Amino acid sequence: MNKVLPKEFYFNNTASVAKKLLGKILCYKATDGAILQGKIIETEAYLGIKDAAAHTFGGRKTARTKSMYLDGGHSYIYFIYGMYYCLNVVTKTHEHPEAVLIRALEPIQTEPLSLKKKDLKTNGPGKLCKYWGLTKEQDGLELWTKKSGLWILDNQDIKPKEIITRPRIGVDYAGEAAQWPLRFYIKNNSFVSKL
DNA sequence: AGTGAGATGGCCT
DNA sequence: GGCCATCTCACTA
Repeated sequence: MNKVLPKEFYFNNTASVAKKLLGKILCYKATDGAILQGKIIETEAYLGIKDAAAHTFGGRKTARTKSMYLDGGHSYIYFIYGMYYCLNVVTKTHEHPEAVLIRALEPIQTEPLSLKKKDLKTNGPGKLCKYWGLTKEQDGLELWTKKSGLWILDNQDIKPKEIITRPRIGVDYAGEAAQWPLRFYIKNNSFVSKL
């Protein structure tokens, strides 16, 4: 029996949480009542105030980023490029606005056919939100309880040898921080967003 | 395989 | 007004 990850899981340092989330099961009760599940394959850590690639760099606090200033274990979903949403998991306490971007999922086959028909995949942060129908509506939810409708189940731990570490994607503007090794994915998994 | 542009709109200064 | 934690398609070679 997989249990829901407790709130304390998210209070560790953000890069560790990003790695520990690999192999865990993200669950969402969709608006039509279906339960969607996917194994987390790829993540990126965003280190808040000191991280030029993070939305909260320098302590910026705006309407968009308010969820990052909640305690660890909340969702942070933002709208980007005029057409995509991206899902994050907030980490640490409200004094540390850090988060883990969920970049790829491996679908677990419990989806209704209506979703399978759509020619969409979950191997990218924008695509997985579109596939599951995640939007601003699901921003700020409590991931440590099923009652929120969006939660994460404990599952396997991925061995260090099976975790590939790389610089993050799409943050070239961030100077030195663009090189930080904060992207993690499961080795030899076909759902990784890019090599 | 690698590069580049377009879609498209909220966010930030 | 410019930028952006993306994605797809077209083009070059």
